[in-house]
Amino acid sequence: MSKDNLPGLTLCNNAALRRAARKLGKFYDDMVEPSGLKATQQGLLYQIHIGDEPAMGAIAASLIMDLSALGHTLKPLIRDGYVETFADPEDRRVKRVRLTPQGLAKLEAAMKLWQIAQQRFEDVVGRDKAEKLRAALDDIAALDFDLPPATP
Amino acid sequence: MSKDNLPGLTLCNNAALRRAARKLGKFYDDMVEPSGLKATQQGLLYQIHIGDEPAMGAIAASLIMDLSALGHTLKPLIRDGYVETFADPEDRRVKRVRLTPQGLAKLEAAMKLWQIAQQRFEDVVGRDKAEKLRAALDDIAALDFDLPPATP
DNA sequence: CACCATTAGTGGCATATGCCACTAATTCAA
DNA sequence: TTGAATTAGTGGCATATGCCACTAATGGTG
Repeated sequence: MSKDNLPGLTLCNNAALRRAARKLGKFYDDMVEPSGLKATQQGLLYQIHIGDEPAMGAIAASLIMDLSALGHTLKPLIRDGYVETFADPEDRRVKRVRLTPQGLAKLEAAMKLWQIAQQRFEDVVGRDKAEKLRAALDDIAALDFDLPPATP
Repeated sequence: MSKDNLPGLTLCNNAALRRAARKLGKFYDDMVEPSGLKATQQGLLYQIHIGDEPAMGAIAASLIMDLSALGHTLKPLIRDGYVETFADPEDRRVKRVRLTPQGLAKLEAAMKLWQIAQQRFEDVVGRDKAEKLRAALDDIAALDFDLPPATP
């Protein structure tokens, strides 16, 4: 393939996904910013909130993220007093996570901003299209690439 | 909204996008890994390759990424000798980027692996669906959130 | 009960990204 | 031409994520 007439980067599913993620991430970040949280943090607090004092492993699995990455991401939230952890009495290897009252208040503030962002996004792309997009993204998240074509 | 019957995190477009990006990123990373590059680096080298000694700002704009972030991302590639930069003689503020011969060789190796990943992805989700997905992601990347509904 | 394999997290190291303040080079206007 | 405004990058700091090696706590098993 000569250097001319090369396909634009848009051809790579992964590159397209990252690019869109940067764009949308910045949008949600900007919208949620007045709360003092990043969109990722708001999402993480929410995930903790909807769980029943979830274990770190459970959160990581839900978010499809590395356990250690979750640990890192949690640190500023713990430092700022929004989240606290405690060992599961049944299995002391397990560390459970919960919001502090300040964390809950912060989340509620952030969620109000998030809703505006979410609404604006859906206004711009269309509710239906947004829903289809999320479904497609969830499909990707659920994919199993192990044995590509043949699954006997 | 009581803590029960809360919508799953899947409702957030941004969260869904990041989650899918983590998943797909890991897949492409794993596939491209034998080349010694991360999928993001392969994508960046490719972007540089298809450009005509692009300026940093041009690359950042194409990838919709912060200029300083691009600078950071470029460092390991420069350190490893895959990329080199030089001041534009016309405008010495501008720094242009090009692949070194080693960088080109590395890119070619990575592209072979990338193609396998890309092919496998399309085998799993379907070529047509993949194409629609990329189109949707490109739409997002091209969105303008400034004035949400009304654009006189 | 003692030992080994498994499971859950941690810490260190590295890349990915962004923001902000600051510098250098240009452009533009008085 | 000179000084203000703009443009392109850099460096420092902070979060986002991953991998790997290592530790602690469990769960079998003989």
